[in-house]
Amino acid sequence: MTPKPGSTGPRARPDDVRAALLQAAANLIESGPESAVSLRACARTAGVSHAAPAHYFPTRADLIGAVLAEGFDDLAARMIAARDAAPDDPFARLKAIGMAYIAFALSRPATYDMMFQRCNRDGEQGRVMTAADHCGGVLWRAVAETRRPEGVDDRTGVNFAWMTVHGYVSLVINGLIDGGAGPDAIEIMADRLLSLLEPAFTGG
Amino acid sequence: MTPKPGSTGPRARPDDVRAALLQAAANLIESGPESAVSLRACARTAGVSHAAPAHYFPTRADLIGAVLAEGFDDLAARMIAARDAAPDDPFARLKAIGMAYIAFALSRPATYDMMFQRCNRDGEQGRVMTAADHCGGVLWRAVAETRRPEGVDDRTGVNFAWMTVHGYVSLVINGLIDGGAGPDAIEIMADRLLSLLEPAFTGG
DNA sequence: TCCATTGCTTGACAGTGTCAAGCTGGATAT
DNA sequence: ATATCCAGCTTGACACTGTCAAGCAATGGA
Repeated sequence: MTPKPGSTGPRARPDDVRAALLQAAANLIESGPESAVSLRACARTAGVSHAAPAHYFPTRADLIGAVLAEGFDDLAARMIAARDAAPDDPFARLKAIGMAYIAFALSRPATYDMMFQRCNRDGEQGRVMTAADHCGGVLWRAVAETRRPEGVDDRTGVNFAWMTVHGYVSLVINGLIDGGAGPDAIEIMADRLLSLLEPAFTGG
Repeated sequence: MTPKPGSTGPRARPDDVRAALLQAAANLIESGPESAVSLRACARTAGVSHAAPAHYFPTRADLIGAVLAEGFDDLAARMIAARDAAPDDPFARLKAIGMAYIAFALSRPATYDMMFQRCNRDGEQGRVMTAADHCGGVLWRAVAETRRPEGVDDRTGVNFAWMTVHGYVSLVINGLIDGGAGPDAIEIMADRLLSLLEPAFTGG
């Protein structure tokens, strides 16, 4: 892939190395135990020496943080796409966002798990939190358009919606609840559970 | 604390060493970054050599797993105590369980976070999952006593209740949602959010 | 009194994150 | 065109980690 030291080919562009490191980390996260996601393993996968990552990411937490920030960006993009494709009804759009959120988490479970762990908020905190806030903003706008019962302000609505979908996928990913039997059981259960939210976002 | 090799005092009872290791690990989890919770740090804190833990826990994952299993046991005990102290009304008891659950998570946030991470399900999986199932059982019985709307069976009700409280504390612990200003804001918000569950557990 | 076993120790090994120093080839300056 | 520079990567080293192997020492039973 990337030319090795003895190679006669042109030197890899810096951005290629950086992107290769990010891709390697993202792949390692999803394809093995978290302990296998080491800087050196990423460097080996990317075809560079063990100290090369230090030129792009000051510390291991920064590399992991960059991957998780990209995860939040991906999540936000999927939420926006689902919202725009949904019928023009406030709760329908909110529910579409929730289903897209669940689909993202199930497609990259290990990444999702790490995105919501305090231990991954050490380095590169700013970038991760900014990306996470971006997701929160998409949700916030969708919630703000719904009509809600007395006493359920925007913040309460956002908290209720976010914690519900996050709680569901978090427990599913960790095997603590199951959606029942069948191939699409998880999605079917997700649909039923999101429907239970309806009273909180349509009353008033 | 524990007699060192050169000490003339009696040898520590084996169970004391085991308990000291568990306590050291539990303390380290709550008092620093997760990377600081190393077998050797636990051994140092417990006053034994770096290889002593191996006689009680085959691998690091087993020591961590034992702490997390104890965490689930503690959680179940608090849930049961809250349930038995609540008024004799199905939803009131369920809500009391939820508030106790939230209180536990906020009192041991780092431990709670690790209890719900797939990467901590490698070793000692049996013990952790058994303790987690115990918590699930307490919740299940409380949900089963409630009267719910058409189409909300026991499993759906358990999933909905658990994912709600778990999602809330998980996001709070990670700083992704806030309960508002004030000292008791988190508890007040928790109370409001749990009240939103009422239609799902009192209808019918 | 002797011995075997349990409980812990020391020592070693490969692997990790991070720092320091050195090489190298393309870009820049003269 | 030649000399210089320096970003980008390398090698090497250090302290630390989890885990294994071997050994010592005290305790309980014979």
